[in-house]
Amino acid sequence: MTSHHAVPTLDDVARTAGVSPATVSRSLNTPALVSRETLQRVKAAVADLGYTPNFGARFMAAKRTMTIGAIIPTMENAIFAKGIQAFQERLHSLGYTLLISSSSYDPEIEAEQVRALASRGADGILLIGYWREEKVYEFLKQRNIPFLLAWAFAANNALPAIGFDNRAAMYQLCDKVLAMGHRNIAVISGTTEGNDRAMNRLKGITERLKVEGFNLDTVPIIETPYDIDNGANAFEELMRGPERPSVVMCGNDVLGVGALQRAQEMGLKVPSEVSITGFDGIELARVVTPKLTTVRVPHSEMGHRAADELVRMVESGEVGRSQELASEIVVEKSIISLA
Amino acid sequence: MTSHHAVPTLDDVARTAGVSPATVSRSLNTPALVSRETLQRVKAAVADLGYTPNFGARFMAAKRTMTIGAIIPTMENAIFAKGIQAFQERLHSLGYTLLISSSSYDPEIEAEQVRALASRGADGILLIGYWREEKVYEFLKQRNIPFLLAWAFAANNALPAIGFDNRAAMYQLCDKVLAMGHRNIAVISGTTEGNDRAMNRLKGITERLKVEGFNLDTVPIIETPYDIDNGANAFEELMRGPERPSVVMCGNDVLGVGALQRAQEMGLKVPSEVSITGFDGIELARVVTPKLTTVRVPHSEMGHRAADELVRMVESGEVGRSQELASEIVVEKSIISLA
DNA sequence: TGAGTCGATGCAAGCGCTTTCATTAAAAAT
DNA sequence: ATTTTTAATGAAAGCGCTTGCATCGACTCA
Repeated sequence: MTSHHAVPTLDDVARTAGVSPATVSRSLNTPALVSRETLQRVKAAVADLGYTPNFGARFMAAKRTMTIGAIIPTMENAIFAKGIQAFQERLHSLGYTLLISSSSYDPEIEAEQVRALASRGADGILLIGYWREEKVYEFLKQRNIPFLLAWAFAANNALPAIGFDNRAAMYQLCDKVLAMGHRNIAVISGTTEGNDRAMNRLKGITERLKVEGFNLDTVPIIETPYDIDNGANAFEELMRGPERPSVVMCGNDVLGVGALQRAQEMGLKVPSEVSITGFDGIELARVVTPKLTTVRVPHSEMGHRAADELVRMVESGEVGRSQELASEIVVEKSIISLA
Repeated sequence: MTSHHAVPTLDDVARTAGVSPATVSRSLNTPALVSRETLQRVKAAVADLGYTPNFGARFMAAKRTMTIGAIIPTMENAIFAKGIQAFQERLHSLGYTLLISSSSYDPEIEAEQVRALASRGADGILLIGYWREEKVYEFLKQRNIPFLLAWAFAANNALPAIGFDNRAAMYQLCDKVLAMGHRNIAVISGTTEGNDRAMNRLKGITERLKVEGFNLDTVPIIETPYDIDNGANAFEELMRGPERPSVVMCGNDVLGVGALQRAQEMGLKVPSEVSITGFDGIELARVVTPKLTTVRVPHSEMGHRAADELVRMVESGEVGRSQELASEIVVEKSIISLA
């Protein structure tokens, strides 16, 4: 039915340019080895036919695809958006194409996506955080595919990672909260199972509280997936509990904004009646009223550095070097000092 | 240096299972054609070796990759997040892998990404909106790659699209604004160049105003890229203008939230001193105070339907069928009735 | 002027898979 | 008991590319 113009191949280009396929390949990949004049003719033929290389074939023959893969837990909220956008832009300027897929926070799906990207010849892969089944790491190593972790950094872990110390950052925020006189603290954490970032953030709080002499059993902690409505519901549950907290510390800004919203719906003044904190420093935290006290993470910086490092790994074959980025506590009107 | 376990191939599987490569291929792709017993042995060998098919090779031999590509203008704000997430989930349940890339609203980059996805064997491609250079459509058609447009729908355009009528939706919103007694209207539009959605939204407003007898030359309109800060700046500029508007209609929620924020910074009460409207109905619009009056778009529904339709096109080879989805005007506290 | 270089190109093997066609053994039909 | 059908498998070609090796003029150098 459809007029099926066959897809032009490298051989077609060779034929119309009057050279051998090898020369066409060289014109495309190592133009320095081809004479000026020949190059012209090949280019003309390429443009003429609308030729695009077949990456399947290229991958088979050369093992390189100029493609980097990234797997992020979700696209649904903006947590990763800014960083990934920066990652993509840098990659593009380095001549690589970024292919993204999302795992919906499901380790099985993530493992599947890793295989999918490997099967499709990704030269390198970006993953979020440390935790995943060992088999995934084994697979990557066996396949010799360079990978880099982001959005986390742990000094005691040898895997190459570019990110920040979630535990330490939250520890500091908690420090701040305590310094402001809060002693009645409740926590809304992201789901910690299979999520080392969420776990370390929670740990940052509990460790700090333990140092302060808190009995952790009495600290209300609710775990729930990152989602505005979940944050709202958890907040309400906490506020209906036996002892009303003076501050609710949330595992990220999405939960924090949810809490804030429900507070307003419940007629609770923030921060005079209850303080709320978040984590990540995404736009969401800036546009609500009052603005959310949070930990600002250098998303763009992280994306750029991750791109640079991953490409370096791919091109040099060297092992990845970890980099720790600083995060910054941003105190806004969503918290009040009781001191 | 690295112990370079060679990547297992289909031939390796065949050897350890004691069958021919052809049989392994059939076991993987058309298991019905293989005997029960053989299937077992092949499966065991696959698991044993940790075999993953090489999609490059598969693509060359079979022309199918079970991969769908999507190119979105940006990941940086959440406009496309929900829809794409839904698209991805549906695709996954249909057995396809989604590869996403983003064009930063640059037609050149988008064209490049289309080629990149085609080169990598995408079975089908999802694009946002109608407008792009003709050569892109020609390329897609020449290559015989099914494509579907989303986030827009125009009855008079034959290209397969699943989305909503941006012009009509904004026309209605404007209708509502007029019905509430506003006559001093200013507009903050997204960049219309190369963006038919932005253009049609703007057109929805101007057409409605023209019907009302407005002199369009006197209506203040600022065009700016979708970004909170741009929305804020544009708002300030409008409010400092000769005639202060009673309502500022924004091209999307991101701009609207920026406007809202700057209003608060300027000490202007919303809505009593100035009303603000958005478009899209993303979370951002719900979490600000007051909530943003906006046009709610069925993001998830759109993602699901787009996935279903694109897969149908890929598998049946049939031409795509367009679907128009309804959008809904959501009136919130960011607008006041002057009537 | 003949040997040695060098730049530009072509030849051909091979990357890992699918699929047509042929083959064989077993089951069904006569 | 013989022929026909059917089910299961294998052999081998070919998908579009890269790259090591060979070739071949045209130079350079003595």
